[in-house]
Amino acid sequence: MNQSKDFLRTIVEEDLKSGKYKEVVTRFPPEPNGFPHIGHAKSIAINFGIARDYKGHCNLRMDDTNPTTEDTQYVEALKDAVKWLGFDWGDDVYFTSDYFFQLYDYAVQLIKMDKAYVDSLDEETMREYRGTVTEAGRRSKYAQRSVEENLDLFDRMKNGEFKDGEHVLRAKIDMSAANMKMRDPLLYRIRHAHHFRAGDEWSIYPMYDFAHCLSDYIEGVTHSICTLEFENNRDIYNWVLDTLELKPPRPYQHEFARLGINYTVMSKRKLLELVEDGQVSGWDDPRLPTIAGYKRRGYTPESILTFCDQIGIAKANSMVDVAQLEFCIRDDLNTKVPRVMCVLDPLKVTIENYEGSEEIDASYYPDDVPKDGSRKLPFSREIYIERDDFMENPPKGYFRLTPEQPVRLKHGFIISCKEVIKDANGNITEIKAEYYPDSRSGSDSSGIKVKSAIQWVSAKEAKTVEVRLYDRLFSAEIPEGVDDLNPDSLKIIKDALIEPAVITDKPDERFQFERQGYFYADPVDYSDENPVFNKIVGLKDSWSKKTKVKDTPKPKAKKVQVDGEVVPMSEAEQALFDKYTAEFGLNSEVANTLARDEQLSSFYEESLSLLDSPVSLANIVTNEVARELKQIEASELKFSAKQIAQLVQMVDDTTISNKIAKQVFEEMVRSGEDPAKIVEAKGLVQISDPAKISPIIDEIITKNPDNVAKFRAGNTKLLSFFVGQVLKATGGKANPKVVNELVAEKLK
RNA sequence: UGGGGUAUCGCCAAGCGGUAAGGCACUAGUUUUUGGUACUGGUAUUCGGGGGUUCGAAUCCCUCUACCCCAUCCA
Repeated sequence: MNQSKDFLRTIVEEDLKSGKYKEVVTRFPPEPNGFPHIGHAKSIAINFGIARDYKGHCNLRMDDTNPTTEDTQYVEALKDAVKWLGFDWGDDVYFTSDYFFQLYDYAVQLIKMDKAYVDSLDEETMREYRGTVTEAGRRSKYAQRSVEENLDLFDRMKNGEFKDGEHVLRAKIDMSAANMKMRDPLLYRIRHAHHFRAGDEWSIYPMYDFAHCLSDYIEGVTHSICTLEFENNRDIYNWVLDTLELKPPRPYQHEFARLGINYTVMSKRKLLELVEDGQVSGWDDPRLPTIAGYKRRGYTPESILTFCDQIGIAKANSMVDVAQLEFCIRDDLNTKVPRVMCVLDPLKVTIENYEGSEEIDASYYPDDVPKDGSRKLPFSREIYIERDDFMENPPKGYFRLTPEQPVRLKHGFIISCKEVIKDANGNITEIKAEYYPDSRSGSDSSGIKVKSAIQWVSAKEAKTVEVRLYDRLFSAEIPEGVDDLNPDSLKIIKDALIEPAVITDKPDERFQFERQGYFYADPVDYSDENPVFNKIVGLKDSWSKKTKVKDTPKPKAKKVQVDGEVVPMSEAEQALFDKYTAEFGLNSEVANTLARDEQLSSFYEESLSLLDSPVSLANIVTNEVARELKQIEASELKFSAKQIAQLVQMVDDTTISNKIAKQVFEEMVRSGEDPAKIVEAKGLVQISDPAKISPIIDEIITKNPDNVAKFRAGNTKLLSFFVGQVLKATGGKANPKVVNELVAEKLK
């Protein structure tokens, strides 16, 4: 389990601690226009997971504001997915369509505040007016309509008096906003369409940006968690909620990176294409990354949840390796599922020195799985083994049956090959073998050593089953289109042979077919007459890995860094730069930063007029003050140039160290207090007396014998570990230079 | 091109000025009647590049680069 919290949980915890919210409420808000996939599972795991971890609540809400794409079959699929993953949304599923009246009232309110208007531009003109990313847009002339006119028009839009596209309701924000989304976004559009829940009652429908934030607010959501592509929409989210001056508390939006997995596609559009083109058998095709697909294939909800937990939550776009998912399902099934024997590609073996038949008692689980249960394995003269498990001319390191090498029949006897029978084409059709009667599993006294034990079935009793072998849907790591489909993603074996107990006793739905992989009785096509098994995932296979030609490890080319051009300085900036370097002796980097920033340079010069310490002042101004100036204007700063001069003065006369100066500076940023007062109040005066520092170092050294040894063994970077410990012990007050010297001395 | 994001091992991902966590993958070995599992070890002298500040920088400052998102009456 991850010990470290993800950034969302960190935010939630802070908000709870600060009292911003009493209880955390999240929501999972899909649009019911497609089947949920594993990306949704991540979102479900996050939203429901956070609610569970902080004893809050998570709503399931269908974001059904677009009547033309949505359907009730999808809401069922969504509900199934959440339920299957083991989460509980409480009594009701929420629908944005349930809020249509409230939403309408909020829109009216916005119109009354003159913050929204009915626009009647046609679509194309509206796009033109929106401008481009580099050019500001301009506002429609309809933005000047009076409140009364807007109210009347909006009412008539609602009443269905206009055709689709004739008018829209827009927020009145800023047509020249740098954020394109803020250029008077659409709030409502006319759509004479049947809504799967609201029926034909509405002829206007709210847009996502208007409906989503308000739905969150209506439901009392505190943390509205969505994916990265909505970052630009956050401004509207806040604008709507703020403009309406809603009673607090209100929700805030936070974004995380959506899930990508290699060798598959995750977008609804591409998934829909595959389904509609018949490339797959349906939304629940076991090769699809849909929840329904994983469920049908035999994945457990636990494995999906573990996967979501393992991949973490962050803001970097990423592509997770399927191997991670495959590990999760193997790991889960390993401890849960009975082992049985199934032969996929049968090769007949006749044991010539065996007569009659018997039943072998065999445990379903290996010793390292603490579960009980066993079945009877029929054994007789004629058996089948896997064709792969015999080789006439084996490569080096082959552990299975060969003309020279005996092998154990798992749970049974050791056999060796006496004769290889071939057909006219030279294909092996049968093996004549001999068994060793004293090699019975569990009571072997034969003394024969074998290198492996293979699966087998008795010819007479074995049942024929259909096995569907699934492989990755695409052969390209990042698929571009149908050309990248893997032609071998589905292989159907109609006549695999399985031991009878699997069919007659049905000990489970999921099995490990010994040495092959995990399989699942297909929930749709399985019947007693025609048993069908889906391959969930193969076992790790280090033998085939060895035999396969290794992928040539690409020599990793060091990325070539292209250097961009730096904008040249203006004449005035250049003059300033020259003055700083020549007169004040600043290094060019610091002088450069200062000279190019008007606010910084004037702050610097003001402080310089109070204290003649050009270098120290320049350093603190370029590094520390600059950080603050990134957020706010110089006039809003709580501290003054004079106080900075005082601070630098204290560093210069060694009253405090640079480290403490940073600490004091932070306090100045917060309170605007004089540095001298802060130093006094917190007792931050530097300790430089070796006699005072020495005993502290001694203590640290005795406490960390391991690291002392490592240091003496040559791990010199541990010096800074010890320095850090000493500084920590003194609350940062020890003079680091002195500490460094002393520590180095003592550790010698 | 304006704005908003992101960059730490092959793939995810912690880290918030003081010893570069963890998982997957890879790899070597031990155990094994599954070439599985389990266990033990090995895998980043370095955090996109370059500078600067500091006793000390993945973390602070400057700068460059690459990638993602935004100009649907989709969500």
